[in-house]
Amino acid sequence: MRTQHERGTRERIVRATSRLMQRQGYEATGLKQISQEAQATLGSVYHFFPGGKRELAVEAVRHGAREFAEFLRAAFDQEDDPAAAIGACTRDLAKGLRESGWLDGCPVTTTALESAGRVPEIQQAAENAYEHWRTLVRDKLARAGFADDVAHDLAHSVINMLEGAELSAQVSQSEAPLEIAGRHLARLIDSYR
Amino acid sequence: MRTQHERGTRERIVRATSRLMQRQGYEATGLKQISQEAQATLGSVYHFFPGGKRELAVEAVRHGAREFAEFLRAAFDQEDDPAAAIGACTRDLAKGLRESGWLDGCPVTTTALESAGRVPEIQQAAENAYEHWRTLVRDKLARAGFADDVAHDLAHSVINMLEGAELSAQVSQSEAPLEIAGRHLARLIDSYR
DNA sequence: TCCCTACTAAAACGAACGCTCTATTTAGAG
DNA sequence: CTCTAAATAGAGCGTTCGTTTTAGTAGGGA
Repeated sequence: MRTQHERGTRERIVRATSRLMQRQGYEATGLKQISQEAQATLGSVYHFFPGGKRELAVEAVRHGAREFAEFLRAAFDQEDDPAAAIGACTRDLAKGLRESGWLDGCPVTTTALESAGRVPEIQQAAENAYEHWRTLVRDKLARAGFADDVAHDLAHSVINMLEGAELSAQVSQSEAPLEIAGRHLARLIDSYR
Repeated sequence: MRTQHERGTRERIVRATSRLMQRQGYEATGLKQISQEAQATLGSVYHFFPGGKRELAVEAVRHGAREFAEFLRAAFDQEDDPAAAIGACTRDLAKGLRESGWLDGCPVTTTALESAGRVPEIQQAAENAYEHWRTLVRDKLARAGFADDVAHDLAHSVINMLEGAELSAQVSQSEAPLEIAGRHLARLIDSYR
């Protein structure tokens, strides 16, 4: 079963890379560690990703981007009001962060920061991720009746505040930054009604 | 001149480490690169920092923390109104980021994220940095008459939004996230008057 | 049956890593 | 001047890195 093998092994490698780089970053994550975690061999890794570590990192960032996009979608579906939906986001982010022992932050940020200005392909993948997330927030706001330019700017600040608050929460091992961010973002959004 | 030598070389090593880790992160920065950049030898590095790379990274994070604290102080001194001062911050941050070719982001964040959950000393130094910056913002707000709890929460979100916006600006090589953050933070602060 | 492609397996490459070690130089104290 | 400790210098340690290479296995189509 060729296809199943490919899908299975390839997918396991990407997931393992994404999770490891989420926790350790790009440089600290080795190919050997990835192959062990994914239960694959080094040969398989280079078979599926001839471009080596860089190609793998790009794929991992894309995977993380999809993952977080699905998280946003899920949070947006459970609340009709945008401000309430953002509040659900911060709550769920804090929960996930705490339950992982403050290890699983944003699956993209660490790798993105390390690679900014040094590995263009990774930086590009990260930029696409942020852009996509902003679009999701923007659409949510637009559907709630906010003007286009207002929704555009709010989407920027929502994503940026979520990023900053999650980073801060992770470093200080506290849910407070995310909880405060939820309240302030709701207040900011409401101020445009 | 023992003392001058010590101060000079030691300081050069810390500054070089801080700058390199700001751009490349902890793992990607080697001791050899540091010693070259600092115009010091490996022997000198281990003479001043027997704890090796970790001790050096802690010192570099502390240095970056002081650097950004001075930046905040300077911005706060040039504007009396807190909201206007934050606006000056985002403007100056965007300027510095652009002029460095989008390379010099926050001098602490990259190293902090890489080390979170893996190198406790570095994580602790980063947490102290954020805490200190928040205190500066909080004091600025308190001096302008904001209630203690309001100032406390706003300080969190100001720092977190600045972090998130600078990260986003760096990755997308655009000043827009910081410009928007400045406007939204001013609006948020004003909403508490 | 044979073949060809997809995939796995493992050994080994040179380079770079953090760090240790032994000398050597420098400069102020007695 | 002599002594001592600080500071510099750099070769080299063992290890790990990303990558390459070579060999082998599995399985569907002819």
